[in-house]
Amino acid sequence: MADVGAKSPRERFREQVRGEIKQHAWEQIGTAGAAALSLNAIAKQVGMSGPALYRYFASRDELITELIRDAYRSLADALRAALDSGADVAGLANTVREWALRDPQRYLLIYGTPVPGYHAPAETTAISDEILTVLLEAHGRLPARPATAFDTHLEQHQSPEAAATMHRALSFWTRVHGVLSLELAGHFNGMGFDPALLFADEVESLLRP
Amino acid sequence: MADVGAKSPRERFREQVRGEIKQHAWEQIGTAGAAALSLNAIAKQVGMSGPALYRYFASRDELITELIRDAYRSLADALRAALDSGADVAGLANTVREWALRDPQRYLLIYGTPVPGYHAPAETTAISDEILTVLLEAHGRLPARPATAFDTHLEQHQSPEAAATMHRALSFWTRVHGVLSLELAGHFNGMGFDPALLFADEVESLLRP
DNA sequence: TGTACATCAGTGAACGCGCGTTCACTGATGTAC
DNA sequence: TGTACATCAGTGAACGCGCGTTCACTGATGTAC
Repeated sequence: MADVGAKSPRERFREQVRGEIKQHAWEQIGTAGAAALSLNAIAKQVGMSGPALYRYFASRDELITELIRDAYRSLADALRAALDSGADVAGLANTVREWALRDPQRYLLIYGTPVPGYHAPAETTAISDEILTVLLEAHGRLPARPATAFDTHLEQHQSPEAAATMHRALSFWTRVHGVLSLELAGHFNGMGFDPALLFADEVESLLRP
Repeated sequence: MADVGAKSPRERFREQVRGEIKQHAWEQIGTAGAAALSLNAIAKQVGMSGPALYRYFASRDELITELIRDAYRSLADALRAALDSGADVAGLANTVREWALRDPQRYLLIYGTPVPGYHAPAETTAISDEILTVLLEAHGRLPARPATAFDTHLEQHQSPEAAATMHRALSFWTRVHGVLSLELAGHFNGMGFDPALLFADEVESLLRP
């Protein structure tokens, strides 16, 4: 029974090399963006020749898909961990911000401009749902806000309480992303203020009724 | 004096062809994104061979730069026109939204994920300032809000009134962009609500104290 | 108005490049008896 | 423990492709006298 789930040396080796490939892929994305990701360049960095990569990933698309999935997974885990250790809405917002600033291109890979024609596999939308679930849990604890037309709209598919919580979670998502994406894209450069303080105020606005 | 500023037939022709090239460039961006923009493909659509394009644009970079500048110009003009015909903050928000939905890739070209290493020329930042000016004019008319830490931060470089107006304008920008960019990127797909109503509520939130 | 010349749009061939991917093959690592 | 075989990582050559860009050249359009 010790063998169940145990990895053979070969399997361990495979996973380690896969990890190295991904790591260099991230470095390349950080430098030149996801669109410029080149398998040959990655192979060279890892120290092997181009075709060898195909032992580890079936195609360029599969590699990118896996990077996207890893990024979603990482963010979902960070948010879940924050919530489980008692973080409130503001805490979750800071978690997102720190996660995004730690590796801007990773954030932009999943929330930035999508490649037209690329459709995310079901797996990533499942993780996306996980993230939304965390947000809903955090926002369900907040007091009620006055209902709006949008709340009424949402109530077509869920209870008034769930609709109110969903509305708060969506506001959280859009306001957090609004500041972060403009900040990461450099649109605040040269404007002479600290984006962290703007972010903090936007988060604070979420807590008001 | 009738000649001052008059265009020769050749100049008219040049400008028309330049316009055609740009138009097909936009179509291609709309289909495959700006990263995939190909001079040869555009030339084929316009009906001439690749190298002929170099009579009209010095390089691929110059073409893209001009597209970006045109996009900024168009948005700045739309906002200025809206303000001059009496639009308030909500009116400006709707102007941005309609402008973005009319051509999503054009919006994403200027506010989406930037190409790493590409630096916008001074001309586009000047138009960007124009846009900010319109926003400041609209928000200067709103009543004062309670000051926050961010306001105090902004007051290091401007008067309390200007800082308050700037804060409102920045909230406008980030909240509008937050909803729009997630909507355009398709992150609301399958969630069963109308983004227009969420947008309207976010705009409404800007008017509260 | 007619001719001589300059301007300039557009062409086709070519260059060098890097890309993703396939293929036949070598050599090392692991497995079975 | 030793041998025979299967597995699999990695290589180098090659394919076809499309890219941006340069260049020498043709032919039409405009300008000057």
